[in-house]
Amino acid sequence: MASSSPPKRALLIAGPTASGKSAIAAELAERLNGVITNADALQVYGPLRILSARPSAEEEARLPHRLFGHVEARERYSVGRWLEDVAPVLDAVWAAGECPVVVGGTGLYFKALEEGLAPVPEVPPEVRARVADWHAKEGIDGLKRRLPTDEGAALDQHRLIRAVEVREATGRSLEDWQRERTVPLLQGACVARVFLMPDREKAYARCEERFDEMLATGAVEEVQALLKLDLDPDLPAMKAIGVSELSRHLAGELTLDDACVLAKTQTRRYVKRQMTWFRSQMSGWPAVAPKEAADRLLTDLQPVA
RNA sequence: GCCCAGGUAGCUCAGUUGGUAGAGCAGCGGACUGAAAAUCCGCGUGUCGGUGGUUCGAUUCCGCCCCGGGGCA
Repeated sequence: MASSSPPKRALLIAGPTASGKSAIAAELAERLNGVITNADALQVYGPLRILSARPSAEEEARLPHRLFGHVEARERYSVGRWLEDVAPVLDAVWAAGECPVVVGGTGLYFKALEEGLAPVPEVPPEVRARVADWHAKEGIDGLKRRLPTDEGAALDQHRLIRAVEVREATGRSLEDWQRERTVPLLQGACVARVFLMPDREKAYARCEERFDEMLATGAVEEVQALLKLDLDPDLPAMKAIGVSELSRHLAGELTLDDACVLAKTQTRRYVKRQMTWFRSQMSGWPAVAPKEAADRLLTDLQPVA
């Protein structure tokens, strides 16, 4: 019964933006000798510390943090890359006998973490360019005609493009690929999970308040610095809430107040989508009020007797 | 005080040559496998400012009143 290697444990903290995930992660990392591991699609980008509400430099230095700000804004990060990045992090943390505290707002990343992902090889840039070209010349219907079956019929534009890319790059359909999964990374670990579910009104009030704090701590300057990089506005980092609104303010198209109102609206809509995702895609997760989350996780982490 | 154009959904506005009205945004619900803070789908009853009149019928026409805006004094 005595095992030489310590049991693998993991804490997962998900929830809408501005629900207090980071603070809970820090508290638990402190108490459990844990390693805070990012599961947020925007907090990976180095130049977006303020707008992505990443922990401060002091906080990142105080406790071990992984996968925060390690990606350049010019890169096109993805679930697939995150899954590749997080695997060795988990292994190293477990090898050291420590506990990963995976925290973030990107539901898709948690889903991939728990269920694995279709093992589709990366689509080469030239294929993506070719498909983009077809899209420009032949439109949506043209792309649909390029798929041998009618799998494209039910897809929105975004997913249709992906389906055509995969077909073109691999000769197999996306549907076909999705019948397979990579090995779930948490297999064999003792996992406690929580989805922070604040009251809707409170969540909205808190994210509006937080955007004001972002402005007070240099969000405009952060956008200015980002714009200097002269990046393609379609890049994921450029889609962070606040980037386009504050860019328009810097260009003189909007007052700061108007930009602020628009960014807050986008944040509210985002919170709503996160909650919708939770309801339908994270059915095994308990929805917990933020102040009860830490206790709940510690209780759930105890191995069942 | 007079003149002008207004007052229609939470907001910005369209419209009804008289048969009680519809867009965008917001909001709400939903979808979701390498861009996911993305992308996409669905949901529209509101004393049509108030009141009196004309009319079978008024949000629409007429009178008066109220409110915010512009102009003239």
